Amino acid sequence: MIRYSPSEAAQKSGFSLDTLRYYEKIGLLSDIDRTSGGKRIFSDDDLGWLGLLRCLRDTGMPIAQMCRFAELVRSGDMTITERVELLEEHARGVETQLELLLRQQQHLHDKIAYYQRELAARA
Amino acid sequence: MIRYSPSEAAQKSGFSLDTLRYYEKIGLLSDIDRTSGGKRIFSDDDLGWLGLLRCLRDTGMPIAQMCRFAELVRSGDMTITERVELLEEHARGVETQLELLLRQQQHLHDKIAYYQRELAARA
DNA sequence: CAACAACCTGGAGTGCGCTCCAGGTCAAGT
DNA sequence: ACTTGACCTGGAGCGCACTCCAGGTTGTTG
Repeated sequence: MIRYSPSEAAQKSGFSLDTLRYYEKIGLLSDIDRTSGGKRIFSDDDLGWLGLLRCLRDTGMPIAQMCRFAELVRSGDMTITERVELLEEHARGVETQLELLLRQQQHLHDKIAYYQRELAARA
Repeated sequence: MIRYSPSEAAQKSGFSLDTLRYYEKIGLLSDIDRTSGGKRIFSDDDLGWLGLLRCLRDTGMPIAQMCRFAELVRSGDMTITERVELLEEHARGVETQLELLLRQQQHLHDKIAYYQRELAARA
């Protein structure tokens, strides 16, 4: 069982030390081990969970909804159906987001092409 | 030349009335026509510009950078090369963003599939 | 065992992008 | 003329997700 220091966990998860502490404070991270002196020690499981949090944040889930999800996970196996519902709902949002982003990417490329035609006409 | 009221412009651009006023205040919108009584009147050109602003916002460009871009547009045709550079730089960011989003979408689907296998195993 | 970096806590502060408000003006309908 | 709703201005306030800080503790290294 590999153990990671806070800064290793930060580096591997992409969250800052302050963000990790903040996530613990608001309940996104629970049962993080401590040394006798009170310093946090992260396990592989913790890193996996951080990876999921990273995924949810990167896909635009608000912190409040992540807290609801974390709460479900803490509440045990009886909540798996609810977790799936929450994640599927979120996945639909991600799909919409992706469609918008692709559409606007096209818009952006069109605008660039338009400017480049302007430049070509001028040369 | 069709003219639009502020609320029509808001509705067609997807920005709120307050946001339109805010954008004018910070220089993202300039030379918006007014009635003698001081009310704004938006033209088709304005709507087109708002569409571009919408595109840049939706793809995550910060307001400050949009202001720089708007400034270039105001400064005339000599700045087209710079505009292209700015937009291409942004387009690279969008590409990166898209790759991340797709990767995390996969992660999300994997997690959902994992939970669904859990549920199936339980049934 | 001394020094030093990494870590701890609670709480205040920050940056962004709006959003809301008070108090007034304008213009179309009756 | 009067009501009503859309609009105006300047400026304050808000929600989010961190980020920073002061002041103190820990634990590894030479």
